[in-house]
Amino acid sequence: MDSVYSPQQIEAKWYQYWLDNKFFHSEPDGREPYTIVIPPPNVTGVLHMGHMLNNTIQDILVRRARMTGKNACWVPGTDHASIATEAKVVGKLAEQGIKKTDLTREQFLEHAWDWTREHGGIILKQLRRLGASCDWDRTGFTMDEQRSASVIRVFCDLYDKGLIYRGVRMVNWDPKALTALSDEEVVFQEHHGKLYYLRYKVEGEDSYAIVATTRPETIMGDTAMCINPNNPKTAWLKGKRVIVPLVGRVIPVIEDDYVDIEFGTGCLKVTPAHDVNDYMLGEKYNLPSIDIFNDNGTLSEAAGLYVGMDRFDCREQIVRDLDAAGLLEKQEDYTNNVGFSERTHVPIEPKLSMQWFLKMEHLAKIALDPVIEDDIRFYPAKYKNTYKHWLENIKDWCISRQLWWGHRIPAYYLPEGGFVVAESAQQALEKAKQQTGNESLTIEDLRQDPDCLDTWFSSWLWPISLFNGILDPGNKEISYYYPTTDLVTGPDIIFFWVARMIMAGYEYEGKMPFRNVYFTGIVRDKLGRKMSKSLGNSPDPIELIDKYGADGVRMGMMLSAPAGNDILFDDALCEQGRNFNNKIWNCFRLIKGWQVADIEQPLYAQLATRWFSSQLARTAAQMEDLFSKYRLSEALMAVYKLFWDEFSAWYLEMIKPQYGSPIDKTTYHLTLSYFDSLLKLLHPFMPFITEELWQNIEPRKTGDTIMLQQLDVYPAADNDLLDAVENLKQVVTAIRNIRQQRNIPQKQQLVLQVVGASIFDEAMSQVITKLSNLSQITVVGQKSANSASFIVTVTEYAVPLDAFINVDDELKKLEADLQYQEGFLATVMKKLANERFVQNAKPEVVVMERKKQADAESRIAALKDSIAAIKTQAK
RNA sequence: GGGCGCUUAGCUCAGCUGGUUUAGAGCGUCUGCCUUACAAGCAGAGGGUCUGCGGUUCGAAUCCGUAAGCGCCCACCA
Repeated sequence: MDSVYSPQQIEAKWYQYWLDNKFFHSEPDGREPYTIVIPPPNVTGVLHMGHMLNNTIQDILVRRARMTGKNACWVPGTDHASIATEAKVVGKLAEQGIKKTDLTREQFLEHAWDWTREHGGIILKQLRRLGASCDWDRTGFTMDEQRSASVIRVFCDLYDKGLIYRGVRMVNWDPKALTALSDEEVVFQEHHGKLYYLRYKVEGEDSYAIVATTRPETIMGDTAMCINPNNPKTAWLKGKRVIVPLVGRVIPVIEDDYVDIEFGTGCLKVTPAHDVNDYMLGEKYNLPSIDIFNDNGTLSEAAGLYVGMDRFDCREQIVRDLDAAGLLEKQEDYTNNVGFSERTHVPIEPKLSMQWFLKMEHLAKIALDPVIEDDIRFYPAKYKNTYKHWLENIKDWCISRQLWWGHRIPAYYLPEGGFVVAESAQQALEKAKQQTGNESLTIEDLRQDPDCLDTWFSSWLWPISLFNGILDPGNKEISYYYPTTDLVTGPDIIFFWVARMIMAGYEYEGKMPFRNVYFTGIVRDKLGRKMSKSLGNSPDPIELIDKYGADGVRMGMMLSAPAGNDILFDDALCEQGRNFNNKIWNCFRLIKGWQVADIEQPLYAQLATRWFSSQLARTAAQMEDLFSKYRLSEALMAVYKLFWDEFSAWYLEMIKPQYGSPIDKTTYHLTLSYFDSLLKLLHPFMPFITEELWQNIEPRKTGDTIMLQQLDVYPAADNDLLDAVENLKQVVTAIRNIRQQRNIPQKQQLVLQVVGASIFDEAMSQVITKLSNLSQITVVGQKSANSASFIVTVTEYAVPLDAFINVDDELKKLEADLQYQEGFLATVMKKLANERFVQNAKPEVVVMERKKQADAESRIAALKDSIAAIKTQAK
């Protein structure tokens, strides 16, 4: 075995082995199920660091669940990502000089499917490099047959329940993707623009009303001016009419206290077609609505002016023209929030249009309580607030998208007007005949709605549709795997996805979709910046795996990822992970390199094995507790320290045979069993190296795997023993420290004197002797002159030094120690001198303080003795 | 403009219902070691008074108030 662990071939080998043996596959059985559905990544996406974190966490949970006797099932899959994918396909076609409008729907979809087949599933392949133990046989896709049929059925069902309606509403329009968006798909960003002050001439007068606006290009859509009836400054405009600059249209001045008296000039231009608030004013006062924009954001015929010009070019031009016409009073810098499309990053245009909506009142109601009452638990819990606030202020969900890539809305329009909603054209025809009484209708007479459904309208069914719970309710799989156990996702999609899955879960299964939600943080670079392509600070996960090994990268991700906290990613973390792999590897080399003899187990090894078994029990219990709280990074740290500090640095040094000597059989086998236990505890975090070494501990049968081993059950830890060894370790450390400070070579054997009585039995003495390279330990009444002394708990120890002693240094150390102890005693005495403390504090607290006092006093006495002794010698 | 969260060693973070020796961990730093498992290592050490202020209490990093800084979410001020 090489002294450096090289993960490359080993990882590929075992992943294939796991696949070949179908270890990831799950079928319902008598065991308790443990289920996770993957947050489906974009089907044509590639793996980024966020996925790495998210999927590492899921794999850790799934592997741990398998090892605790559960029937673990992790279902992978991908999302069709309607807007994103369609945009990519449109872009690719554009490169070939093809416009979407040149193609029929069918032709376009063919291109889209080609694209999906070409790039689809790359990300799932990449997940295998990470070690993800997904049940690949169950891989789903939001647009595969089963999932599509589920979506359509749910649409029809909700329509029949009266929860889906169609209507003209003000929606968020994306002029680049040419579709409506839901409120959640709009991100507000600060925008540094200008506030323009425009002059509206008062009809029949030679005076002007000034309006402040950020969007002068919308004046062609103005159909009123609004003032606050209580504003004295604008009272002179009451009942008058004004003329829209350039346009020349005469519009009324209306009054509404919606207008903020303090803002701008107190006059508001009202453009009902292009502003949500203006729309409401328009409704209230029956104003005409002039839609001056085409779908792509250019000026429409209805604008009358600047027809065909882009909205932002138009803004610049109209400002120039207004200025030239003397109708621009002034302009000033202004910062406001502008809504952008989450996907295409262009400013959203509020637009009146006919869309499909899902009523939220009922669904929000059934989704709120389970989270508030902790039936579904959020980790961290702070997201409960966010969730509550959203549900309590929710608006209807715009579910239609003017796109082709997605699930087509199953609404069919009739020749004579009206429509029917049905799962298939055939069923639609039946309904249409019934509804119209016209038996001669044919399928060709029906025209299906051209729009698609929002991508999230399929994702929200994911935990149900993956087990076919919509099409085949109550089937064996949905009954077994649902509700799923844990959901691991980012807080950024708490509304898009998490909340809506909860709605669908209660609506269609009558039960929660998952019991726990683990919200991960955002992966940032070490300077705290978000990872982005433009900054170039986002490492390629696959390159990282090549460099550090999947186990190393997984550990790097987990070392600093408490639930919900952003992680500041640094290659150095992967390096730490890789180093740990190497440490494990070399421990194994050491143990397997020993010669084993059928000899009696030495006393020191008896102690060491008893002690380590307790140590193992204690850490395993800690880890169980940490896992139950989803504190995975702390669980990892616990086993990291157990392995590195307790097992490698202490235990192995304790039992290590002399060079050239064999180890006794008992200790050897116990050590291998501890190593085996450690590998199991480590396996969920580092699946590859643990499998490799587990397979080499002893000959294994074909089909054996650490993956399916159960965690060991340990007898309760012996706390007295653990404490005693902690004492022992302190003594060893103190002796090593004496060596270090005085430059005493390792090979030089020392004598340890225990002043008074020793608390160490023979076994412990052997261990101390071994670890500190002593020639002997003696119990003395009075320590030797010229010795370095130290105190552990209340026992004083001394190491005679002779030539190595430096009286001044020794004195300095003792005096510093004395000063500390006296300071400490003072704080204790202060408490004890306070009568109210002695009266009010719990008795055990007072007892403890008295113990502190006694201990400190005895240490102070010993220190004073030592100082006095040194001083007399020095004379 | 609301709401929430955070501020503990150089960095990243623990510290649950206030009292287990004048606060812990990992990494980094410093010192000494190429000691036949591992220099991707071994051994040892140093380093914070817990953002400021005020309060409650016998006792506060831990509870309350307040100020400042940072972050997140929500919101139609043109």
